[in-house]
Amino acid sequence: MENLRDKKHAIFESTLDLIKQHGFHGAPMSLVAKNAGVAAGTVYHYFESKEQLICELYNYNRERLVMIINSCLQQTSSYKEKFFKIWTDLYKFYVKEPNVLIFFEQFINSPFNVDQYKSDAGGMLHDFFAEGIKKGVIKSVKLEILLVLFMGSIHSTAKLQVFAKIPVTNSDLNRIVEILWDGVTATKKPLRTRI
Amino acid sequence: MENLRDKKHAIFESTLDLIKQHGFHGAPMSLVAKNAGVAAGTVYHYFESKEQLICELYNYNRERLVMIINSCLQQTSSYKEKFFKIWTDLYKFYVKEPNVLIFFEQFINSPFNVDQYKSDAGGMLHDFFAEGIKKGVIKSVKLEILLVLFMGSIHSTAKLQVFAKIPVTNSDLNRIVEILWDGVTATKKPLRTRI
Amino acid sequence: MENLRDKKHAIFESTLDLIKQHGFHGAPMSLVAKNAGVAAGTVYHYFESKEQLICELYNYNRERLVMIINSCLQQTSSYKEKFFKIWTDLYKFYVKEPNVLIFFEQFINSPFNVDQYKSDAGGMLHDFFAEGIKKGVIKSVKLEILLVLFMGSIHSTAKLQVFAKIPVTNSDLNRIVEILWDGVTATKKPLRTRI
Amino acid sequence: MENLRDKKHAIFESTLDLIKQHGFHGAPMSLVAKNAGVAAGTVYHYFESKEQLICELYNYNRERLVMIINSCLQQTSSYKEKFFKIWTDLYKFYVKEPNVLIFFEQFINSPFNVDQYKSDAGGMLHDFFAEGIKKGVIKSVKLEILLVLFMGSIHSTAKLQVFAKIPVTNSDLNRIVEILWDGVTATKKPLRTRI
DNA sequence: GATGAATGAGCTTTCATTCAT
DNA sequence: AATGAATGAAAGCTCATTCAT
Repeated sequence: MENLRDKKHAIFESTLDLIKQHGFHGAPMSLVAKNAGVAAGTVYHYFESKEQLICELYNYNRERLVMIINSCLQQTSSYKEKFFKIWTDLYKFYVKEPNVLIFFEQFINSPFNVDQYKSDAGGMLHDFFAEGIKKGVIKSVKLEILLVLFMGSIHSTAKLQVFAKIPVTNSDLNRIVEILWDGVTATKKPLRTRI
Repeated sequence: MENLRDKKHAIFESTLDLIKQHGFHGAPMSLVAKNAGVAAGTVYHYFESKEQLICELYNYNRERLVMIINSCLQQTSSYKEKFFKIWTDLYKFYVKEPNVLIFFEQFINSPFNVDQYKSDAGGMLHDFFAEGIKKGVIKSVKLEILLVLFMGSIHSTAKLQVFAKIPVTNSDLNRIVEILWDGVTATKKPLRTRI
Repeated sequence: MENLRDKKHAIFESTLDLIKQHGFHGAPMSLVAKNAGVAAGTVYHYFESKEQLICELYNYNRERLVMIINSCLQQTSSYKEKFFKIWTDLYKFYVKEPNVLIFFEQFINSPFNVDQYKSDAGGMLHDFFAEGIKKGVIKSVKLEILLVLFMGSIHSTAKLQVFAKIPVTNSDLNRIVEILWDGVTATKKPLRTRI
Repeated sequence: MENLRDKKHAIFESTLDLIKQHGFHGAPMSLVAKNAGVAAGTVYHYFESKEQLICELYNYNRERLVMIINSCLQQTSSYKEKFFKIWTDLYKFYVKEPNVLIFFEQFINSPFNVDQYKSDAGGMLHDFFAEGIKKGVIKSVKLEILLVLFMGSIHSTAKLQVFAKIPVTNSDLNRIVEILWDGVTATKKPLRTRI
């Protein structure tokens, strides 16, 4: 049992690793296997096909995101604090595990992704934003739009940090989330003269 | 000369088409050629390799973005109006040519993309935001961050419209750009009580 | 001991079943095992290799044919009656157990069949025909030829019934054996005018 | 054009050869290609898949049989003479090209054979036997039965000659066809006493 | 320039067999 | 005796690229 988890996990890690290093094309099953320390055939004990391996890998990591969001939502803090914490924790996750970030980016735009655009992390963020709108904290915008702006900004920023090697400091992060927060909340700002 | 342009263009269109329909994997050179109405070998008269074809295709379309931005910048209008127009025009371009949108998404996370993360449309947006910050209109944030937030939101929204088939109305669009604008500009909002 | 027979038998039946359903290619050892309700490794306790399994299965079923023929030969009836009974009983056996029919057909033309063309059911039919010739009942033809004509017509007819779903009635059967009988016996027929 | 026929033909011959030597299992596409003097990929220019290669090969050779039968039928000779000539010419064909004989045997009992039991050579033999029955020359038996008996005896005899290395002389052949002819024609023989 | 048949390395997947438990 | 996870050679097939015409 322990072993099974281990092997599956090793295959998951191997796949993420190869995709990170050489892109989707650079992860042939033979390499996935070798990298995981198993034989080619062994992968097919755990996954019916490459497609299933990729899809399970996606679901597994989506689950990890869900858990992060869940843990944020269960804290006793203000709506705004939750908003900031979710954004920041997801960002930190991606930066800590760039493999996952790259994999997600690749997966979403791939023939493996059948459900084009269920890319949000479960329905929880959906509910979170719906609550915000009901409370009058968040602008009344289509939930899907809020979702993609929120997630998109996390991905974008993490990619900046991870790939472009542009260091994103904590204060940068705060600024970014503030931009987002200000954007989705600010409704009545003092009029400004024409710029 | 005319012929050359025609054939090259046909190959470009064929490639975009196939990538849109079947993803990056679904665009083998043989199909690209057939779809373009030329022989397989002919493609190699115009492009040294598949990699070069893809890269030229990317640069060609990046140029189209640059021209859109350029045309916006040359108008005599306020900074804010330019901000809105650039966002909206780029958005419209992607919605009108979803092939290009998909191709960009695929390209950025592909082994073809050597310059990981020069995804901005030339340096013009860079300058545009620098100008905004200098003027005091835009929050003082790293330019790269502003860029990815700006471009990311366009991509995200266009994908929503094109793939998820969630209709994005003009009023939705305005809201989204307002969110962005409010986010990157708002500096002194009336204090709000704890939410 | 009982157990051993049971397991072996289960494996035999499983193999026949799979070959019937999906042809020789559709009977991998893993499926043979699963279908027989045992583990993959277990099959290798009873049979050294797939080749041996197949060969033993062949011999086992050849033995069943031999028993049928034997039982026919031991009856006290005329030569002709025996001829008809052997043909009919073998035919009935194949129709009742199409698995075996298909298996035989596949086996004979397979790399497993080392002794290309010992396809007769033991030497008994050989002797039966030799006796018929000595008695002057059967035309003097090479024994091997009589054998393949006899067995071939049984196979052909059974395949017709089982696969082609062309119903073969009892009267059809009689006609067929009569054709064979008339063929191998008739020596002096009334002259017929040119047809 | 010439070339195309040549390559296709070479692949056909290579396939027949390998199947003859090592059975259906011993004809992997890689060997088929090498044996035909072409690259692995080349085979797939001429045939969409292994299945199609096999099926085309079958149809090609079935056509050869049809031509042999046709040429026999067009001769001005008695029904009986045609009956004998068809049998003998088909037999000679198989003996001359044992590759084809083996291939047919393998094909008929294989997952490639979708039309289980259209194994007769076109409808011509069908018509030939129907004519015989109408004329009153042939016993009134289901046409399918006549067909399988006729073709089956040819296959059986050819296999005997080719594989079992039992020499079948011309006089043997005559005897065999006579057996068949006597069987399917003889209707009123002088009663014989109990044997 | 243009063609498309030919190439062959490399891909995903299968399966007879082994062996630690 | 029995298990079934693990193996890895080999299968069918794809595709970027070349080259004689």
